[in-house]
Amino acid sequence: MAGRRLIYGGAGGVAGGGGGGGGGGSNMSSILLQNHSAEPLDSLFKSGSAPSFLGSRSMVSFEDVTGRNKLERSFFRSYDQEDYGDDDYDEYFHQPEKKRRLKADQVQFLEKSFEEENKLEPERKVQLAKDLGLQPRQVAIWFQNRRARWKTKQLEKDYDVLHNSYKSLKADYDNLVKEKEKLKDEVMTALLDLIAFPSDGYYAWTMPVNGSMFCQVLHLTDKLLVKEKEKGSWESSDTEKLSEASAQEYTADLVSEGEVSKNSTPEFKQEDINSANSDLIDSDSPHYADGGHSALLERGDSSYVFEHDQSDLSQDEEDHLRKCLLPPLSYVFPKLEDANYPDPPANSCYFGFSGDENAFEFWSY
DNA sequence: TTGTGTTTTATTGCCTCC
DNA sequence: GGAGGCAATAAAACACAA
Repeated sequence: MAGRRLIYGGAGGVAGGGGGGGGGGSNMSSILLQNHSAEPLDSLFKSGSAPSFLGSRSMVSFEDVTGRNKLERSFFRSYDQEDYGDDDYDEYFHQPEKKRRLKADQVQFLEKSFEEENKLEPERKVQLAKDLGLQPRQVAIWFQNRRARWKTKQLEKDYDVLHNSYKSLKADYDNLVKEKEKLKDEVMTALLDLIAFPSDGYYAWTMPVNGSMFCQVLHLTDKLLVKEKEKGSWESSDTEKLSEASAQEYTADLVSEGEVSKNSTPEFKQEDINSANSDLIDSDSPHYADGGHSALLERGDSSYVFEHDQSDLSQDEEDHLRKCLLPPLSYVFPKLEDANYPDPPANSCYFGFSGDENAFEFWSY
């Protein structure tokens, strides 16, 4: 640093305060205290040779080695000698000096000035110091500290604003999640109703769906197949095997990824599936015929690819879903050429994507 | 009265600007 | 290189509960 030096004022020397500041300030102070006896300073204050020091109450003064700001660096307060009796005055300067707080009216004046402009031009600083009976440096320090306090307050305000904004957004998000779950439940309930009470009529509706829900729908399809089997609607041992196996695989794949894939169930050939399902599940709805837009694309090996654009699942999760869904899919969606369009038999159903790739459809006949 | 936490005043070192 | 601002810090002054 460019040579600010501490000289402790007051008889007896050690003022006890004035801050240590960062770094070597304290060391510097102690060295200077060793080098400056109190007496010369004391005589200096009393001699009147340094008028600006007379009557001041500050515990420290600055001697600038570079000669910079000699007066301003003096922290001596402008208390007049006449404020004190001779004894008081003598006693005053023979006491260890203490840090003094500004008077309330001084602070008020400074606050007012700060409100007008929080930066301090040299002229204003000198004027304020004059008006308040303070050293310009004290005014400068007060403004500096005041700016620091203002900045802290401002940061707190900014934090509050951001925090409130965050809370509001989070509440919105939570509401949306709840709403989504509610809608999902409603859809699933409606699906269950349809499955439990199939109508003679012709039902169709469209709903947005993601991979997870699709998985649930297929699970329900399995349930439906089991139900139908119990009702004796179909007796095929192949389909019985199929239903049990698909249900098992559905469960197993949810637990252990990769153990079951489309290739791990070679005993279920598409031909078997088609013949077994033809009575119950009809794939020949108009939507199934919509091969170009369908998200379910038949592959050469008679399995099907599940595609959709909008999903809240990660790629891994989707891959897993594909694996777990393939066996059930293969019998839910029999081959196109087996279609019996446009008059599907009663009690059959269809799941799939329509031309709108974001909508999944369930059809019940 | 005393311990403890907060506020205020002041110092120091670093940085930027001119 | 000087002047001034700022962040970090010290320490006195103050507030307040136990």
